[in-house]
Amino acid sequence: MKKINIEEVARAAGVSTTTVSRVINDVSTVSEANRQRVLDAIRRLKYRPNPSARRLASGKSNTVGIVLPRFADMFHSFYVSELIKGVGSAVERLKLNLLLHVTDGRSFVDVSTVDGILFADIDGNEDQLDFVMNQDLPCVVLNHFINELPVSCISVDNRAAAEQVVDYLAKLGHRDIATITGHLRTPVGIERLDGYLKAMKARGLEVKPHFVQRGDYSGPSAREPAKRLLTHPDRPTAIFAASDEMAVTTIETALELGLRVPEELSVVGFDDSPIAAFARVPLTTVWQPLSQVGEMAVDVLSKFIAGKQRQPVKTLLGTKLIERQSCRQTWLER
Amino acid sequence: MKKINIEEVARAAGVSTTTVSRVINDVSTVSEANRQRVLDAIRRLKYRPNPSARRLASGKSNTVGIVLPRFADMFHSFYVSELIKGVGSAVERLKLNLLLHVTDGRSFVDVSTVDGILFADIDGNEDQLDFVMNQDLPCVVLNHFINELPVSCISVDNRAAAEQVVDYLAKLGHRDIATITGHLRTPVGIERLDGYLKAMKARGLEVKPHFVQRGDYSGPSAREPAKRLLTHPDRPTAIFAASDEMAVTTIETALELGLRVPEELSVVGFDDSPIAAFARVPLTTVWQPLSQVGEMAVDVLSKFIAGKQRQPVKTLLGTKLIERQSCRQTWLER
DNA sequence: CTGAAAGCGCTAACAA
DNA sequence: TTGTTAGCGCTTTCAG
Repeated sequence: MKKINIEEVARAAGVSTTTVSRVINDVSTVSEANRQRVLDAIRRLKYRPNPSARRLASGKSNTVGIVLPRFADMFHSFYVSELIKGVGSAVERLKLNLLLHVTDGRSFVDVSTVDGILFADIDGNEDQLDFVMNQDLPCVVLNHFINELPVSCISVDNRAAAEQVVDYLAKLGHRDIATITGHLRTPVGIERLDGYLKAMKARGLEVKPHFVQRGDYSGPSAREPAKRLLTHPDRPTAIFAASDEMAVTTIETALELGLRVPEELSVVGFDDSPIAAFARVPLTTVWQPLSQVGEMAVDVLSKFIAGKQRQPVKTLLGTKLIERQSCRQTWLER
Repeated sequence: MKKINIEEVARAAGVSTTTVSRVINDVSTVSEANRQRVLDAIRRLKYRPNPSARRLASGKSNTVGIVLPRFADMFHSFYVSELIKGVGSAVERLKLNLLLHVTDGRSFVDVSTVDGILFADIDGNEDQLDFVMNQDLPCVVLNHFINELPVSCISVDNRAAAEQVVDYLAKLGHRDIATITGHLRTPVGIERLDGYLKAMKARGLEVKPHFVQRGDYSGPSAREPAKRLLTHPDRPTAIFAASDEMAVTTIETALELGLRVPEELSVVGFDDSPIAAFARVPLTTVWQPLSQVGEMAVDVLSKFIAGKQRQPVKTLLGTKLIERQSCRQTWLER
């Protein structure tokens, strides 16, 4: 049982290896007759082109890499699997290989094995981005909108989402809407705060000084902010937390302080992570099209790789407010 | 700026390409002097061996593939990210590449690009396993213990975990312990049921006919079973659900029926998924070393690839019972 | 310990 | 439309 390579196939089909190569690569200039002969030989011999040889000869790997930060928290776990779902299916559809590189920012992707790279958020991986951009290897960064760099970005429209939240709350009659922000070192955190601020202003709602409290997305980080907000003499009637975990903590804090949710306090989260639906008070929150982000990222990347696209694209995807049971018409409404 | 390949390095170092290749591959038969010269040249020229060429020439890819089923439910999302965490770090440590293939069972991994394959559960991917085993490509399957096939398996010890749960409940004084099983088409579901049955017997506790109710892991699937159990004249005082989602549903059902949890009903889940800690009644459940499973799988696989291991290994990893607030000493205890 | 040379399997000018 | 023929960059006998 000798191993079959392109040459064997060529022999069996009575054509040259070039012709075989052509049919493998769907090059149009092959007569239908030869085409069938080759296809036939391939089937009979169960021939599978050797990927390494193709790569070496063509210089393309047909592989895209994705670098994932190795975070430990729940949201990222959710984020990662959603993203992978999208990326995975796009990659399958486009018949690309997916090289996964999970890192703490210290190890680098093997740039030479991929045609392009996806950064699933670059927090902690700025150096790699730099490196990749210098090699001018096609790349797109997800969930981290960078205006300053000529790099493609695909994210969720955090600003609009936050505005939506405020609008929603305002429609329920709330005027005293506070927020507990995410890490303000991250674009996402800043954007959500911005959106909040902007919408408050647009609606003519006053952002009292204590209305903006800082958290870092994690549940515990919201404890003190929530307490400050809820024990303040000028207590808000609604709180927009920049993550579900913080929202849940906020609800717990409220409950502990004897406040009923949603009767006396409305809370909105962000992410629609698994806990949202299972929380003590099912959480009204913002759903993000994470898997679409992944899918679209691959599509864009493949266009870059194919050379069909040169200008960086900056795309923002819309979110959806998922109403559950943590919000209610304010009792203050007249 | 011409591109630098092994030849350039050889020239710069004043040796043959063979020698360069030797130092790259850590072959011992190189004089220290030459070794240094080569290393030096490599550094100066910033030389990076071309992976495709190495693969083609050597026949090894230094890449392991992992095939993930494309499930949509929450547990799998959690499962996937935990696994990836472990696999990712092992792969990084061993300087391997990781090729990800997420599939619904219809598309196949590109076998020729990898030295070995990991199956993250084979449910729905039995054909691929067959195929891979026929190629005798090294592989190990995770979370799906197969005794019948000579293939390496690494899983969590579901049986022992279930026994532990029953023991725990029994120690709290419960005698009427029921279970809501997972899908009994899956090994995991069967094993958890087995463990339950075995432990009940060992403790001399009667498994009344209605004590075994079938679910399929999903939350909704536990609704009816829970209702049947809780409205039965001979109601159990404790329920062991084969998944956290079913456990949460069970608790909800109990609450709706006016039963207090844990005062009147103890519930134990399985998985320690994100919802466990956030559930209305924080859930006592079984934690599984998912990321260790991933890490160990890569280690084993790499031993197979290196030829240091021939016999399939079958490993079971221990779990841990996480006590939260869904269980209590039974009031029936005398 | 070292190097010459023959591939590894495929692609891509270039010619025909 | 087809085939000839160089490589792609590296590993690996095999001789020295």
